[in-house]
Order: sequence, then structure tokens, then C-alpha cells
Amino acid sequence: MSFETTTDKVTNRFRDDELRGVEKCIRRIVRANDVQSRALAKQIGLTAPQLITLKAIAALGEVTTTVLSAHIDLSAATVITILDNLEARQLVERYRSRNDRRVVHTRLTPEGAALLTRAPEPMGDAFARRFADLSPERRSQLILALTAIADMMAPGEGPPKDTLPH
Amino acid sequence: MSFETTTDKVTNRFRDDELRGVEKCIRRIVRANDVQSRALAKQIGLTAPQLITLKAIAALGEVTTTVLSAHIDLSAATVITILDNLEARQLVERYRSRNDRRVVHTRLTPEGAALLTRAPEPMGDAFARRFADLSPERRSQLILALTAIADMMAPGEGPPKDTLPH
DNA sequence: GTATTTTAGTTATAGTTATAACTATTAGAT
DNA sequence: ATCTAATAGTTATAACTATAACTAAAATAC
Repeated sequence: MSFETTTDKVTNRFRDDELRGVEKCIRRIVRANDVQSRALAKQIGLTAPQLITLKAIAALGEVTTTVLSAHIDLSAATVITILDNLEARQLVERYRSRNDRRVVHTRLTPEGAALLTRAPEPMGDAFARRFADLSPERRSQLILALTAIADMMAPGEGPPKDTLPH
Repeated sequence: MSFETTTDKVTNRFRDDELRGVEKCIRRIVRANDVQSRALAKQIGLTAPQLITLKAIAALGEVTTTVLSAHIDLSAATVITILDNLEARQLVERYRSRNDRRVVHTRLTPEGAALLTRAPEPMGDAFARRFADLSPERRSQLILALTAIADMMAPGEGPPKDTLPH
């Protein structure tokens, strides 16, 4: 039934092992992410996604839910859950646009801005330190590799697109 | 108050941008992972962690919960939730060890084994194809990079340890 | 040999997340 | 002008996950 040569089989097995290796790394990364987020929540009362959202709002200014969602790579529904939470703690404010009453803008409150000044890194200060200690070449190498993996896992949502209006 | 030179500031800003880039990749990866897992659940009725667990049991034979937990990088509590689910569907069986009645072994049922023969890749067949299409050099480059990131994010649980009994 | 500590597993709990279904509003077509 | 389609946001739902507290069993100390 199979017309594979021995070499094919060996090659396939290698590739399979490699795929298992990738899977394992991804699961370690996902879990580390989760654990770090919980540690962050204990430390400052915000989980990683919450902190990332707050930082994104600080960076983007008065921002709509959809734009925010695209920027931080969370579904709109998730962003709303997070914003509900942040608003309840008065770290952000929301209001409907007067031009288009479907859209909702979010902005930082003074409390939110103040919290950001004393917030640690979302991925953890330890990770940030380790990463900063790498050589510039190594850092960009890792970022390129991560980006390539992310692009392969979530195609289409990847880079800024090379087929934009020209 | 600050004794940073202009060059320091520029360097720090670069590093900060890089860190944001890493964060963004990680979030894209985590989300793609989640989305893929849900797609898998629709396709074969098992989420990615469930399928990975099943595959690990197939690979390891009769395996204890703790060993399984370490192998697939999920907390023991999570593994138990998954095993409860798989056992309820009769894909695996569990039984207590006779030697040590604390430990519980898990093994595949024929149904579980049968399901595995027609199961797709946990990370998605599309990803597996894209990855397999890369050059061998590129593949190992990416794996090395992912491993490095995982090690930085979850230190101590990393590689097999170079300080084992010699 | 009994008491303490360690180990394996389990349960309870609380939080994050995405999908799907829904509402409200605006833009577009005829 | 009205009817349809698209867009922004929201809500309901269901699943996964880790931590913490707990039980049971075995190993170790004295």
C-alpha cells in the first residue's frame, strides 16, 4: 500500500519529532504565560491581558473597542469583558461617539495612568531582564522566529500585509 | 534625577519596542492556539489538550498522572479534568497500582487507539504542512528559538537539566 | 512501632477566553 | 424614501486552566 522509501519514512519520523517539539514548546509558552498572568494578578491586581489592555489604551489614546481588539489580539467579546472590569475599578472611562453612536471610545482615567507608572512588565520583570541581557542580534533573531511561528499558526492576521492600498 | 545618556535612552526605547514585539507574538500564538483547539473540538470532539493527552498516553503506555502532567506541561489538576473527560467517553481507562495504592495508571482503550488513527495534528494540519515545507535548517532554527523563549519564560522547568546524577 | 513528613491524586473555586446569537446604528441600493 | 446589508458593540454560554485546600497512602525518623 505504501510506496514510501526507507529514507522517506526516516525523514517523516524526523519531521514528526520536530512537530512534537514545536507542540511542546508552545504548550510550555502558553502555560508560562498563564502562570505569569496569575502572578501579576497577585502582585498588582491586574492579569496580563488587563495590564496589556491598559497599556494599549495609554499608547493609543481614545480608542474604539474594535481597534483595541485588533491591537492586542483578543476577541472583541474578551476586550469588552476586560473593559467592563477596568471601568468598574475606574481605571478607564467609556463613552459613545457623537458622530457614530455605534462606536464606543475608551480612555484612561488618572487612576489608570497612575497605576501604569508603577506597573511591572506584563510578561514579568524576570523575563524582560533575561531578554534585555541577550545580544541585539539574538533578540532580533528570536523575534523573527516568533513572528514566523505566529504567522504560520494564525495566517492572514499576520504582518501589516504587503497588499495594502498602494 | 536620571543619569542616562541620550544613547542609553534610545537603546532602552529600542529594547522596549522589542519587548512589545515579543509580547505581541506571544499573544498571537496563545490566541491561535486557542482558536485551533476549538476548531479541533468541532472536528473530532476533542480539544487540543485532550488530543495531546491521548497521544501522550499512546506514546507512554500505562502512565501515572504525575508523569503525564510533566510530559504534556499541564498542572496535575488539569490533567485529571481531562482524564475524567476521556474516561467518561471510554477513550482511556484508569486503575490504581497494586504496589503503591496512591498512584493511578491510565491506559488507552481500543476506542481511544482507534480514534488516534484518524486524528489530525493537534496544532492543525495546515500548520503541520507549513512547517514541514520549511527547510530542515529553518525548522531547527525555529525550534531552537522557541525553546529559548520557553526557557526564559518558564525557567527551571526547561531542558532535561545538565545537573543530573552523573 | 509510632509519629512526622512526603508524595499522588482529587475537589472546589475562580478567572480567562472564544463563538454564537442578538441589538442598535449606519451605509448602500433601488 | 425605504429596504437591505454591513458594522460596532454586547450578552449568553461553554470550555480550559491553575491555585489552594484536602484526602489517602507510603516513606522516614526517632
